Amino acid sequence: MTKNKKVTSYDVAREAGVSQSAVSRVFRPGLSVSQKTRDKVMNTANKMGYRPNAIARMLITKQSGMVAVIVSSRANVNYPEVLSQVSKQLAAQHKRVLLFTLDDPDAVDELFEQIWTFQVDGVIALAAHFESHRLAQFEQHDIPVVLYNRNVPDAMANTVCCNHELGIKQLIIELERNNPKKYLVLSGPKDSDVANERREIAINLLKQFAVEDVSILYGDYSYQSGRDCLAKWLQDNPAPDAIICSNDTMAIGVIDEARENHGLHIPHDISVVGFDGITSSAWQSYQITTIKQPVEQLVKAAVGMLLERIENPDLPPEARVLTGVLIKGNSVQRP
Amino acid sequence: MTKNKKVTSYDVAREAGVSQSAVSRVFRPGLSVSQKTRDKVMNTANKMGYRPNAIARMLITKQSGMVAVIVSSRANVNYPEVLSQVSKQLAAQHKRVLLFTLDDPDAVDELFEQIWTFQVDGVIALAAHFESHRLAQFEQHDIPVVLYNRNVPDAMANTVCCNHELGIKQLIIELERNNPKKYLVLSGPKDSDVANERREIAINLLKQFAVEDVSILYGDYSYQSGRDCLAKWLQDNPAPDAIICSNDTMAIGVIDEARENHGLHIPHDISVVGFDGITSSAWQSYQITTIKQPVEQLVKAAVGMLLERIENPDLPPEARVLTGVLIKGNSVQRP
DNA sequence: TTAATATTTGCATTCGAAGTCATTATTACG
DNA sequence: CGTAATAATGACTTCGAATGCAAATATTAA
Repeated sequence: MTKNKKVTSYDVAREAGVSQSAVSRVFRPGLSVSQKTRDKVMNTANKMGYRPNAIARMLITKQSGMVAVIVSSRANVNYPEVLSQVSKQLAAQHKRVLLFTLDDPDAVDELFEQIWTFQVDGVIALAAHFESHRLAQFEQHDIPVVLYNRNVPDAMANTVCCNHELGIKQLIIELERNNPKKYLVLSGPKDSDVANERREIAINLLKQFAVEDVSILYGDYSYQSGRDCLAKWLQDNPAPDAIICSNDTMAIGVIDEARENHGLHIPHDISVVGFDGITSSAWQSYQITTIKQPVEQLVKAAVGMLLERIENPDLPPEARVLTGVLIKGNSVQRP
Repeated sequence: MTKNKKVTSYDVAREAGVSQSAVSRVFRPGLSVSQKTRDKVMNTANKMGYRPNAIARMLITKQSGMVAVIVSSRANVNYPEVLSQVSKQLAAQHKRVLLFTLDDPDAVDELFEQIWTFQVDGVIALAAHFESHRLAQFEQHDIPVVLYNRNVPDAMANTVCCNHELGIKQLIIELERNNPKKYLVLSGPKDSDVANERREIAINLLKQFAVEDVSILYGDYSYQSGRDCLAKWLQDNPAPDAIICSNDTMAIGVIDEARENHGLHIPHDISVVGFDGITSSAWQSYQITTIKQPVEQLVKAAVGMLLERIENPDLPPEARVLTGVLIKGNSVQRP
């Protein structure tokens, strides 16, 4: 009964007594069709349940209307928000998201194969690290790329990023109001560009502020690593006065560990700052002083740049840096 | 220079001195090609940077190799994990995720249009509510659907779901050990199927346990709504002995509100349970007693069912119910 | 009314890979 | 060594919509 599988433009054309071209034109915006044919076609199309086949359209127009979004699962905690924003904003531009998750570094080759075969119109990479020859590949294939939350100085790709330098400076200023002596910098993993950037910025700024006692620890951005790093540190060392964490999640771990296993009070004994402004950073028990990333604007910038480049592939690479917002929580001691 | 845009199978064929069919066969697994030709083709293909065009392949094979994943942004907090699992597991089966976010209920029509046009092989709906005529549409279009975390009795679609009944029963048993008198059930929003199910189950079970004093409140699954609901309740009512929250996020809100603004101690003054087992439910400050959803297995079931149905569209609808794991935290008072 | 112009329309071709079928090369075996 | 069976190959068609071009029709100008 409902064996009404695929209705093609030819079927509609026959039924409506027009040519296939006519049907095609009706479903393409801005093409010259008389009102009469348009109505006729639209009616029969609706009656027959016809929808243009996007695949066939992609083939002939060489525009897939799809944007590959690459996410590494170790991504930032606010990635669901980012992803949902990306999807929404691309949808508004009639683009759809083809999602790729990248966990295993060995799968990168495979991933890229996929991307070429799918002829995506562009790529947005969230928190994924690519070697520069990868970026060159995109260029060769004429696929515009935007790196989200990345700030690679020599990148030939477009990048969108929150102003880490400024943000961390604001955090340090907050911390310095209380003149801490011993600093701990809890960095993210060494293979994360963002983590490295945040760490180096923190170290440099602390130098500028003439802080002498700075130690570096390496976590993996997770809650547990925040706890573990602090625990290990406190085994052999006195408690620091201030801890700069490369993200909020580790900051939360640090706070829990300090309170639970070492009887330390935040912010009285230790001041802690994070970065990102994730939802839970504002929860009563933590109230972290942090920099909130302007996610919506970042995504808007990323999507905007990508579309511009799809329109005009010869545009030069561009880096947009947006300013985060300092959230004054309750994890830094007031003087 | 690098005007090496599109290399087609014809180009490779010409260069390698074989027919286009030969090239095609080499790139299709399991087809009869001599080793000699295979090598010849592979070499020139690599040399020329040829990758089969997935779009053209989709058109002729009528298999897009894409699965539409529909996510409503008000989804569960563990949705990033779910999404990443879905993507990973589908990738293992050579399927890719075409992501659709659904926020605006008015956009449903538009969304469905898109899905038909893209000829996806199947659909996974995460936490999105569809009226039953929508499900019928999928059936008409012969597109297999799996509803994740849904348990619609009359559904013609396939569903995967955690065993709410059993989970909530375990939670209530935990609570009952201490014989609480006054219960509060903090439900999710009324337009969420899962929320409604969890609430009704809780209410029924409490009846079975002969609990008499049960009040119902409605939040929206968010932290803030947890806080607000409790705050409002405590304005006019004494503190309950136990609170059953429909998800962990609200449980966290409840706990923060109880502690911060009402001087109540958890679990001493109030026992609180949640549901989902999100990461932060295990954080030191909360340690919620909850049911951890077996996300990986749920996704595995969902993906498995979908693929089965893609293979064999005539399979009858099926509902798989998996058992969650009781996490005994520290938010329920021990006797 | 007719010529000149503008708008619609249909024909035929295209996108790039896959599959059908007939043909040819290879192997097996009596 | 000849024949049957099998494997490998290429010519040609197909998927479904878009589009250049020319023909047909409609509109306007004179």
